[in-house]
Amino acid sequence: MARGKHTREEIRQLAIDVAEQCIVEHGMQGMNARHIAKEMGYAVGTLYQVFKSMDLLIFEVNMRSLLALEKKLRSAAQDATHCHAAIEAMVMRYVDYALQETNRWQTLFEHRLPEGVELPETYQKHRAQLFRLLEEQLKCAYPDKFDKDIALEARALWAGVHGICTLALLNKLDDDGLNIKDIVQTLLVRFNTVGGEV
Amino acid sequence: MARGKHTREEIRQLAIDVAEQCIVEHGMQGMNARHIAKEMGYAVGTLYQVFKSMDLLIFEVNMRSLLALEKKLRSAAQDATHCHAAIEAMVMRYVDYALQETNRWQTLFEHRLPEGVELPETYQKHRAQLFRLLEEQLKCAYPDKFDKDIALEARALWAGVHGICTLALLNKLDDDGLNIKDIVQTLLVRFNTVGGEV
DNA sequence: GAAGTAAAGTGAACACCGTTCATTTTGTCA
DNA sequence: TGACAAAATGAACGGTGTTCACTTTACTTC
Repeated sequence: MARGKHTREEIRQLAIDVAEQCIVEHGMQGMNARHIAKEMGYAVGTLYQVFKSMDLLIFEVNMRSLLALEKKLRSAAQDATHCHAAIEAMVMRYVDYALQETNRWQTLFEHRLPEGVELPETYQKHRAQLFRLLEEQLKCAYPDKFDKDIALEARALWAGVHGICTLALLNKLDDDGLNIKDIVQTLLVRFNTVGGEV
Repeated sequence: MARGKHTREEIRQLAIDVAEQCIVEHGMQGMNARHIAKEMGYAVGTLYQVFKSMDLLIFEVNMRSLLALEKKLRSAAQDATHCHAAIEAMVMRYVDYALQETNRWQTLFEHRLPEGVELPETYQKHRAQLFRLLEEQLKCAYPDKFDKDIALEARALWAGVHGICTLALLNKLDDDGLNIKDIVQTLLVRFNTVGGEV
């Protein structure tokens, strides 16, 4: 071992911290190796000894975002008194996340690792977990449905909400005078998950 | 006037042709000024006399994609015998477009003009037209609904389908063994637009 | 024809990007 | 102290988009 100011792991975390801040403030584009290195107080070379590429650094930020999102949704579900309310709460919490932490959310869904680089298993596990959270509540709401149908419903609803957020944030909804949350509510009504009766 | 091989407008169209081909074959990333210029048989400088920036060139390709998509959806609606069928046909045509012309479709929705550059009015008009096509059919399917509710329904359904396509193409649906079209059908069922009865 | 002119076309050059790697600095231990 | 290897460096490379002083060309006028 040599040099001592920070351990390898500390430098790694420092890099993720700085990258995260860049992304939150200026989006994925507003982040570059030289700027991050300078902000860390190290040279670019050091950054590259800890991350093979900038893509992998962005990925680590996305990992944090994913875990934070999962936590939010889980707590939304737990606070609800019954499954329909849980579904609505999770959906709304998701919309809030997209609207409030826009840059973080957009990076989470727009960034792609270069071809050939596979996502770590843990990442995929946590992403699948988001669907599972919804599936649990749907299973409770519709106990008679087959698992496969529950899976389909979960994906249709989740992707639907996601699509509304995507288009809304890109101003591609042509929604003069329409409230995003009203559009989401419209979708929720279609899934019979709004209005109260258990 | 001077020089004659091509008029300014011909060069413009030539550039869009080449850019379109690049995008179709390799996606938005697989396109760059030098390559396009070489393929056109001109120098980069000439390209920049016709397009202020590469972003505006991509935009022109997107304009073409948008018009093509609009045409497809319009014909899908016209071929249908009643409004529920029209809605289903349009949605499925949209999914086909996303799945078959993936690079074109992704560029259409992922590309953003730099801040400060506004979308031309004609573009916005055609994009709004996509929603209007769906609204027409929804209006026919649900004649008692208010216009505002129709607008909400159109956006919820459209964005929903869009979200499914987005996540499916990015492999972010965690859909082991699930068919994308089945997920879309699930969404359609929720909107009561599948199954036949008028 | 020749000279003049302005449009059309050029491509080297600039600034910035991710990435690499020969080189230097530094802490540790014999 | 000297030797060694890990840690850290930053100039350099190849790739972007973009610019603009310059050259080439076609047309007009004499």
